[in-house]
Amino acid sequence: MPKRPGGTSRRPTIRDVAADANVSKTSVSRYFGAERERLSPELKDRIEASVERLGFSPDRIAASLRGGRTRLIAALVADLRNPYSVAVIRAAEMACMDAGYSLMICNTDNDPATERRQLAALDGYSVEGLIVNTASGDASALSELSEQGLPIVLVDRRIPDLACDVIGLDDGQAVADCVDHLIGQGFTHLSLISEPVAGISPRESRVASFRAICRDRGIDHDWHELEADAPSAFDRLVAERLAGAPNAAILTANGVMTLAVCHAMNRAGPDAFARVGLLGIDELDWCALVGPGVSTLAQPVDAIGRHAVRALLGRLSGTLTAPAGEQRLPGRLIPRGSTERG
Amino acid sequence: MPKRPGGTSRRPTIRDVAADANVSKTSVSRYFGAERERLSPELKDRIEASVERLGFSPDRIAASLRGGRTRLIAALVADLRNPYSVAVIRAAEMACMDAGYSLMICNTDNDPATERRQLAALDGYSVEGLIVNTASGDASALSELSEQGLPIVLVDRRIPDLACDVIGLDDGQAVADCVDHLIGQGFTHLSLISEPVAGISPRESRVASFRAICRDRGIDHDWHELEADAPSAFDRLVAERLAGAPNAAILTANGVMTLAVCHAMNRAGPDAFARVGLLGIDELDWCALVGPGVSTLAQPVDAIGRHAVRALLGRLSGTLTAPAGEQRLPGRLIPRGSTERG
DNA sequence: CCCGTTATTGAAACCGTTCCCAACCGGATT
DNA sequence: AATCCGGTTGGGAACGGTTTCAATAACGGG
Repeated sequence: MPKRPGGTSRRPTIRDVAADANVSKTSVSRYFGAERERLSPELKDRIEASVERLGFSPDRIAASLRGGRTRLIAALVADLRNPYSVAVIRAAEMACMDAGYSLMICNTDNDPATERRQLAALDGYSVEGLIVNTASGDASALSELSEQGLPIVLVDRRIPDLACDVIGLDDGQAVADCVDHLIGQGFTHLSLISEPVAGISPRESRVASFRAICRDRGIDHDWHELEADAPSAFDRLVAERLAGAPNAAILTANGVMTLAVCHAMNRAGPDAFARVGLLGIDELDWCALVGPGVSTLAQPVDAIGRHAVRALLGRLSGTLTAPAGEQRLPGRLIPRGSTERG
Repeated sequence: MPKRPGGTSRRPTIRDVAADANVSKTSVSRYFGAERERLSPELKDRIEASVERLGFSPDRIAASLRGGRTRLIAALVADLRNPYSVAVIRAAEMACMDAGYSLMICNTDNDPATERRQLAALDGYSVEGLIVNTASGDASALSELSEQGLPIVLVDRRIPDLACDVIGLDDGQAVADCVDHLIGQGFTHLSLISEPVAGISPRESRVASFRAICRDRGIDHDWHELEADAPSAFDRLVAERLAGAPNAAILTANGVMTLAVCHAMNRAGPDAFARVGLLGIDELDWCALVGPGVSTLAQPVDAIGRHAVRALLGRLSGTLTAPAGEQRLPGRLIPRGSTERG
């Protein structure tokens, strides 16, 4: 970025460049756009020199006004503190930049009201597409936007009655891998711990898969819906498993639950990890550190982020015209001490 | 958001509302702006009805063109995976929304090239202000923008030759609290572990404070600069402390270092935490879980985020005209088992 | 009753860019 | 010589708002 000569004067516009290079503003506009090759070399040189001298860069906002393309994609994230969301967003941002788009990341803080506010704001900025990973079961605002023709890609959570692409973990496969791993390690009783299902699709499908697969494998099991911020419920559950039959293992349906269970195990005493197994969906950077190391099923976060952007750009460009569908990507099991027996 | 009648027709504009309400577009514009009170109650009612019926919401992009105010603030974050950054950003976003601004979060991934790309893109979107927490020592792009009159607030890291507000931890006080806590617990040798200082202000100031305070307190100490992705260096250091004089403690200069040291302690064997103390700057949600619980010094992340936005808005509105300065906020020590002795 | 004020309202210019379309140019064709 | 042509170039409307400024109406004082 060259320095603007002339002190604190305003940002140069396409007009200034046109005047300086002694060409029309149309030509300058073309210099930056798709029709660039229509310009004669001589004109291109003159424009380049002026652009350089004045330190001009086009105002994308003004451009989008007439052109209609803001080259802006927004990502609505339920919880920025959730490493899963962050990892996905990070990959998505890379993909966006590579495609010449900017990604506007918005945190909804698991709060439907905040989400509505964010959506309203986004509406005003006319973003071209939306990547949504959200807490709210409230589809109305989203379907509103979707019906207006805004392409939306859902990450992780499907939303009922909203026909748009969904990218996420292959829950069935992942849970099967988890259950089989635990069985293979000699565990004979499995407990799944999920946040309250409340119609949220990945929770639903993980719980359903868990029950189906356990039944299929003929293993003793139960499942629980707990609120992350009610530690005593976790304490009770861990105590129960410690007191019950040996060779019990807990499978947590996501990282938040894994953290909560680890806290409870910690409170339960030093031998808790030795007496009850733990396997968590979502890889976290501290998993190797607590107890004997917590086994996890890592989600393919990079792929999820990239696929989300690809789907969005596909819709945007019209390349992708297939009816909206779901893409389920495979997870990867990382065994550690917490599921080690014998 | 009311439903748009008339099917998939385009977004209604201020003209449509004006026609529908039988008023001029000027009046509609005023209805949404600061001059709203100049409208007669009757006109307001008519406009309100039309706005409601058509489902109109003003296009902020178009508005910003003439008005100059995009109501957009951008945050440049070095690493979204760093809980510290995320926590600050989260607070900042809240503050922005409360003030009627939107916050555009951009990840630079600790990569100067990405940072430049992001800045270039941001330049095109004419954001009104910038909150920066960045890896790059490269001030040129930033000072460029700053000189063009764009208000910038730095979070955590100062940048040489860039005269703008800086909000961050009161490193001197924080390190003093840490050192005194460790001394109080009976440790007699302190090691500070920081990422390579490389001119980065908080690292510099934490190292400098550490040395000054240790000298002042007359305690045996040393300090090390390690790369987070070179685990063997951490192993060596931990081994050294385990083999050396008893009652040694390690102070890590940020969360990334805390994680790396914990991994090394973990590899060093089960009694590592019992034999060498650990205190980390930055609170992390797993700190209670590893070893006997890792003591931390929690940064006032909420306050940092809020202060950053306040400073920015102050510059923006002209309320804040004092020369750019630094605000140093106090941390809070959270003692846990890792610094427990006797 | 006239004139100066003040409260409403609207017309038109403007913001920085893109895009449609007309104008121009040199050379080949008729 | 007139026409046509592909290739460049420029003029000006348009985008959806904000803002300046003038016009009108209502009102009060002299």
